[in-house]
Amino acid sequence: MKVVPHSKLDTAEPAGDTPTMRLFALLEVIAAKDQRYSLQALVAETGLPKPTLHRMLQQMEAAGLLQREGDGRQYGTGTRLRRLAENLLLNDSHHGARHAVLRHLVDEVGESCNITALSGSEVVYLDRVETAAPLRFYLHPGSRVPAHCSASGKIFLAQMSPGQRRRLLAHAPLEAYTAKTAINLDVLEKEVKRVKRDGFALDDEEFLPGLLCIAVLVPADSGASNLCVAVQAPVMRLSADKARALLPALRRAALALSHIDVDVPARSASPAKRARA
Amino acid sequence: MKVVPHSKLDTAEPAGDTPTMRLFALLEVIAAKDQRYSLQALVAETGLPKPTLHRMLQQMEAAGLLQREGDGRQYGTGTRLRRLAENLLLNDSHHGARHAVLRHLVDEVGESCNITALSGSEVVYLDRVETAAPLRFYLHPGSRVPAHCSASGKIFLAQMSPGQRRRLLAHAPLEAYTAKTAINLDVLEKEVKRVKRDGFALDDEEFLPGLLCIAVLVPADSGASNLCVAVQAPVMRLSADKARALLPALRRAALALSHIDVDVPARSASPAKRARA
DNA sequence: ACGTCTTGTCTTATTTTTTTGAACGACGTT
DNA sequence: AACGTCGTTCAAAAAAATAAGACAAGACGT
Repeated sequence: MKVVPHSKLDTAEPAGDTPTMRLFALLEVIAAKDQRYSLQALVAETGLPKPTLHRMLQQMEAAGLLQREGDGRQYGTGTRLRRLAENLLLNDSHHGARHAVLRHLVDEVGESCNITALSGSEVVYLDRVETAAPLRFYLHPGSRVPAHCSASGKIFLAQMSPGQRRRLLAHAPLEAYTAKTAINLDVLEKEVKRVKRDGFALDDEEFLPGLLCIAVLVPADSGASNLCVAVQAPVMRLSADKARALLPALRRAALALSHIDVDVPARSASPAKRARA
Repeated sequence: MKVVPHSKLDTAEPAGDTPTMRLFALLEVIAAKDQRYSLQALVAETGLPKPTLHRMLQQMEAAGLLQREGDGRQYGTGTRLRRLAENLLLNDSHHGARHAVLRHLVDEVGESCNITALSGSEVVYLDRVETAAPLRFYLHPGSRVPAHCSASGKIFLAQMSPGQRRRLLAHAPLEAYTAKTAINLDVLEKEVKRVKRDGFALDDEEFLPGLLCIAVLVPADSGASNLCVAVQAPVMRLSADKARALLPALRRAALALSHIDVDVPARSASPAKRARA
């Protein structure tokens, strides 16, 4: 359920309003610009009450996440936070590899591509690389799209059992985003069958007018996969037929992506050794 | 009331035990290794109760800080967190001691120098100081360069495990930016071995024609580092041999940079007393 | 195929933390 | 020396985190 927060317009992201997330939003403000903030500059920036902000900053300073600079009234990033950031970026070869594959695919097909996964009844964009073309849809990573009117979503639906599929779709009525959106369960079921047969899915302006999308599954060793690769482009540049011509490249990328997760480094001397692998 | 953490090593500091800080400690665990954690692997690692951890992860996932990967039972870093980390490193560079070290290095060697970090499969310029010489490559902070054809990138690759390196490089073809770019994995692997042995890396017109670059790692106390210093110059002024002569100065700068972030204040939460500069 | 064991998820009262206005103290400026 | 600005502290109400136990869903082995 999406409880859209009303009336309260903060600098924070739309979703999630817990203390911790407010703190992250604060960090994002601090990290966003190459400048030092004083307490009350942050008050002006975030709209949070002064004592609240004071406590947050104090806590972070005590933890070594932030550091006071200059005359002691300005806050900057602390050692621990910087180290966290460094490690975060360094120790993510999975993401690095996925992104590299995606970028190569974009180079090949010349249109924006993304990697998606199913989360609940929605498709989330895990990563995305934009084309250089000036006209493009800007859909940032992390955004969500309903399963029934997206190419990736139909792929995920196609590999479910009929029961699973019904349960997922019956959860909420199919919303019509455009005139082409399939809101009839039977129509969708037929489309899903076609997807299962052909091994790819199209979204021809079913979610956004003017947006065409073609997706294939990233195969997994065992059973179902929760990853898709997709190409997205304005219908002006990419017709359904032209999209089908991109399938070989898409399939190659999907295969490459499926190989990323297979091997495990297995070079740790962890404390708790489990008997099971 | 005092439920002492039972023999389980806590990743967090002894002081400061608020929910938020526990969450940061969790993030540090996740960021510390190049692997994905399942819920209960994290239970084993942190000693926190399972439902508590579950809620934390769920919250972070909803906020886009973490992402579920693979079969949906593993957690990896999310887009938002990675972007935060990048901004953090990028925007913190200009002020502070790092920039001073860099400027001093430029004075010493007479060529443009920069500090870099790995992000994904690319190298990001965190900070840069230009030489006064009129002929120069203008690469501003924040720009990115592929790992396989940059000096810093090869340094980062050299400190990875073979598995990590392969994961990062093997799934997308290496793009040839110039005739000298190593696009063969075996060639690159050999080069990486050389880098590992010598402790520095060269980029001799492998990314841009006419650009030579030499880089060394900024050492970290524990394990791998995500920071490099490098000198960049037109081949007209800087040959590979001359570049090697700059190594002592580079190493001094790297050492100086490594000392900047070493100390953790470990401030106690004592009231009223505040040291003013 | 059946039971079993592991793993992820939900629900609940209880405890802890956060929130926020208002007041206090310290500094620099006029 | 007074003023305004800024950082800091307090205390009660409100909100959130905690952690135990129970539940559901798969994986696994016999």
